[in-house]
Amino acid sequence: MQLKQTFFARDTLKVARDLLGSRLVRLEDGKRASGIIVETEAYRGEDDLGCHCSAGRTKRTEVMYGPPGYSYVYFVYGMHWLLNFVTESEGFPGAVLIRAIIPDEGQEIIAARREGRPRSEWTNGPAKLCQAMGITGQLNNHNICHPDTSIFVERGREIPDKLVSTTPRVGLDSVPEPWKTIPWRFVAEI
DNA sequence: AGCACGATTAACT
DNA sequence: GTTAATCGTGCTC
Repeated sequence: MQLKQTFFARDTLKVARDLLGSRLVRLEDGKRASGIIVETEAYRGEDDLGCHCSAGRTKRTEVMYGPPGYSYVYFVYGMHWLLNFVTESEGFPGAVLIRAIIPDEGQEIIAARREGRPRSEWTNGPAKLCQAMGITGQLNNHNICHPDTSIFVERGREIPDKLVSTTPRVGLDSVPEPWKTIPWRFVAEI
């Protein structure tokens, strides 16, 4: 069943933790591709210097200040798209970056988009999974709790705490402490 | 109007 | 381990 807005309208860290084990679903041309989320990162508040919202409200970050349960898809390094889901209450910025999934339904669609790469590298990175699932800026600022959305999350398996580890977030080398090493990355060992 | 940089990846050495 | 690819964004001039 499709996760509701109330799921996302919580503390970003809890949402990031609870998204582990749930299913990211993409509908395209009536076909379904999906994967189980196994790695996430939390970005929360203007104080968080690793979060884009540390720049305050801008055209780009506006979606993170909006209602929870929306997609935030942005472009980096001139070639890659990254997928986030907006959290917290409207007015307070936060989002969870989806960093890795395990492909499940529609693997032939994913394989076609990741042609030539080994199966283990289809969706084991935030830009890789976006490529595999056909996620681009077109999907930015979509209400993923709406019944007709083409991208959403379904409740999946519960992951016990003993299978979840936390680490610093990736790629924040030039961000000052404590944000650089605060353990807001969540990984499920499945 | 211009510029430095980035929540990455793949293909190198 | 190193590096190029490539461009939107936000900041400075």
